[in-house]
Amino acid sequence: MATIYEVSEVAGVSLATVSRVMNGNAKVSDRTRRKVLDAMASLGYKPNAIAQSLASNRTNSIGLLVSELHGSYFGDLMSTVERVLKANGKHVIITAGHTDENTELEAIDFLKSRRCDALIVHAEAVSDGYLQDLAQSDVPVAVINRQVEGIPSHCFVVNNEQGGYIAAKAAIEQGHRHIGYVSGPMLKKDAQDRLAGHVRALTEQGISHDESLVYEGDYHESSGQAGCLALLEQHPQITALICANDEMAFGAMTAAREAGLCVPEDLSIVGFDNVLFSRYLFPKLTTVENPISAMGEMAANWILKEVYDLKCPHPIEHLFVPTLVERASLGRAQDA
Amino acid sequence: MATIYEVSEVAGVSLATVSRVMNGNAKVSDRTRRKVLDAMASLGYKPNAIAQSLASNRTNSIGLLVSELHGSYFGDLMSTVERVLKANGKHVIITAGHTDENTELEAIDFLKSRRCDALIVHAEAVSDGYLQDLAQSDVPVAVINRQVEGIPSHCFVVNNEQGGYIAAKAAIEQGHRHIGYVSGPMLKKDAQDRLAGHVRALTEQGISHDESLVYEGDYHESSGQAGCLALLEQHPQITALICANDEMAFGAMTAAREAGLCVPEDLSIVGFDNVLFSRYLFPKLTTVENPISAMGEMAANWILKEVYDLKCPHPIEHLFVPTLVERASLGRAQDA
DNA sequence: CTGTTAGCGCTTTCAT
DNA sequence: ATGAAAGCGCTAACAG
Repeated sequence: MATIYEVSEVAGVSLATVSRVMNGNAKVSDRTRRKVLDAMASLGYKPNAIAQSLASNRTNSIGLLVSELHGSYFGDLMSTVERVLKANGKHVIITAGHTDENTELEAIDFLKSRRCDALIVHAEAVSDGYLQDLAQSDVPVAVINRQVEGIPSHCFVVNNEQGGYIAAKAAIEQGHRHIGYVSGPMLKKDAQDRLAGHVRALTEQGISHDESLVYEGDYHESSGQAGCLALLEQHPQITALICANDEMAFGAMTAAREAGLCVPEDLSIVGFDNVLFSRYLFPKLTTVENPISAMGEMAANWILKEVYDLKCPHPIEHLFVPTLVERASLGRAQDA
Repeated sequence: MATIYEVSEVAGVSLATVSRVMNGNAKVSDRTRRKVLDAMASLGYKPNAIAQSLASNRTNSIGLLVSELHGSYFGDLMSTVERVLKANGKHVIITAGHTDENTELEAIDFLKSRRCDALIVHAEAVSDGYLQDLAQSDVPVAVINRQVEGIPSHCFVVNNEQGGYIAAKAAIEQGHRHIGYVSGPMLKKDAQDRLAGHVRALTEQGISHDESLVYEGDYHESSGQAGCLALLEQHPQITALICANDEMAFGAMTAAREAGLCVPEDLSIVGFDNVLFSRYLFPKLTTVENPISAMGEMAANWILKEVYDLKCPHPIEHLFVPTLVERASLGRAQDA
């Protein structure tokens, strides 16, 4: 690997000059530039990004923390963030937190140790206090999908409560009165919010909320399956089942079918997130659009603006609204 | 950010000693170690990984190139590689090549500029020659899902030809004689191989291969949809449709259903890859298991062994065999 | 077991 | 417009 030193030698100029043509900020005469460029080409020179970072204290890379590296939801987030940032010459370093406090802390430490210029974190297990401190520290941080008190300008969130509300509202408007709910793990804030919105919709429509109609799942397909079965057994009169995410809705749909029920004739099912696959299910899943890509894009733009002073096409928004995606899995209640 | 220098001052020892307790290789007295550890804690010291890398010429990070950051296939690969490597204290830096030659080249350059200790690449667009040179260069490279001539010890591949063969064989054994095929983009080697295996199975069973029964798709759902429709229109007698990946099978299934056909009664459908979602379809998809996780794990182990001299649980394998996953979308031919 | 001393490859004042 | 020189924070011989 050729170094800048060899380039300067071959080109017959100083180190500083080579550095200048690389960075293109200071003035260099055309003739000198040519000599340097030729030397670089002949040596096959590639700058050492590590050394550049150490000297300049800038890495041109942004750390991204997600919970998992697989799954549609995080896939969308990673893809979008990478696209926006790469379009502006920045790089993304991705790490996984696995929804475990220690793993998340270690992942963020890793990102900081690599001296990322900024961080985009989808952290579920660390405390609010930790995120507040992080936001106050020297490295700029964007928080995705979590409203942390005191640092609203760092947070990019969807209104989960409203999402839960519109899903329930849609079911009620189709005449459903006996509605089961498979929630996410209740220690997660978004799971709490979605359920809260669900309950609000029921209450507003004069349907009393029965806690036994709620099954606590874990956002994975298997718990949708289990929840569907459990709820159906305890409350055979249920005509609609709302799941706190699409994955669980997939599981529920499979379970319902295996139990001999037709969707949506015998049982309507509604999801949440609108991941890509929800439209390939049969019947196509009615769900709530969770604008994760939009949030990721906004967070990336915010960083481009805050950290690199790049112009930003649109104003920065922090609050995103969920919308209903009407497809085929929610039908009119039979007994209505 | 405290530096090693401040730590050495507070602890009253030299730089070297601090470095020693950090790396834990050389002998340090317990008393000295305590002093250093205390100093680090009181200063909240975190080593600068950039500086460590520059000085040691080792980054403890492995570059991973995938085509896309979303999708089940790459999600599985990224997840597995990260898990194995993290368990051994290494980090993964992920980049996307988008199946575009320039983007792939840039991504690999980025990884090299970050001085990754090794690379795992799922490159689709760069030339064999480039990969051969890369494998010969100073940075160790594992190539996933691509058999490159001359560097077999770097490649981790599944036998795609055999995969195509067993899918067709399974359909034939169910009595199907009129079999449509939606291929991947034929400029990709794996797409060619899968089709070759398909044709071999037909030929072996005495079914003459009709080129008009093959529709060239692009591995995306929409082309599965289009291919299914086109093939059905031209060859209404088709009783089975084999798709070169699960995504296209999803699209085909949707198209078939919208055309009023029952799967598998009217039309059997077989996929390839066995991505997670294939079991949530209705009917559950019969497909060919593509052991991408196993390949990723093996590549990671190979690097652990080659680059870091870590012990490896199992012997390194380079060739993986596809297997049939029998579910519900392939049924007996009606006319058989 | 501990300290000294060169760098690693590059950026960035400060001169000229 | 160009060069000289001082680091960036850490590791790794080499001494002792």
